[in-house]
Amino acid sequence: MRYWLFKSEPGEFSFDDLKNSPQSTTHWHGVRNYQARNFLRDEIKVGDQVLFYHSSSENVGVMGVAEVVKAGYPDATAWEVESLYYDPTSTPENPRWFMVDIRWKQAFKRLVTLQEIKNTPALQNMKLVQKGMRLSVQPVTKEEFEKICEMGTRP
DNA sequence: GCCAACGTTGGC
DNA sequence: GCCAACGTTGGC
Repeated sequence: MRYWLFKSEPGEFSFDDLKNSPQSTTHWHGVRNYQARNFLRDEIKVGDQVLFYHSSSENVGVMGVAEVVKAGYPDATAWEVESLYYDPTSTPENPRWFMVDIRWKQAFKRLVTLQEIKNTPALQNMKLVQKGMRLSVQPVTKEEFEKICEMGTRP
């Protein structure tokens, strides 16, 4: 089992939006970055655990945990002309972009803030806090995952 | 809203 | 293949 961090702007799609979705599950569509695409297509598997991160908002940090319930498959929004994520270079025969399905699993008792992560020695190597790192889908280690869960579930 | 740091595009 | 211009991300 592997561990990941997914970023979302809560104004677009929040952790609560995930919880309130049908079956608390959603297609993680719209990722248009090749590095992230490769993770979605090749490496993220059913059962993998996901830290759900809110970016670009007043409260930046990890909200809780989701679980992968379907591994990589083509992102159909790429060939929907009316979609925000339309990309004419992706076709059903030769899809360029991929997505996975994730299901809401557990809300932390409190937000684990970006600032707090930056201030935690054990989390200094997280991709999230590396200078210039903007990947919206990124791997985290088991140790990092467990540390953040511990921080989020303790008062 | 600002802006630094990236990633992508496209002319050459 | 280089690189300038442009668009995007995301913290602040």
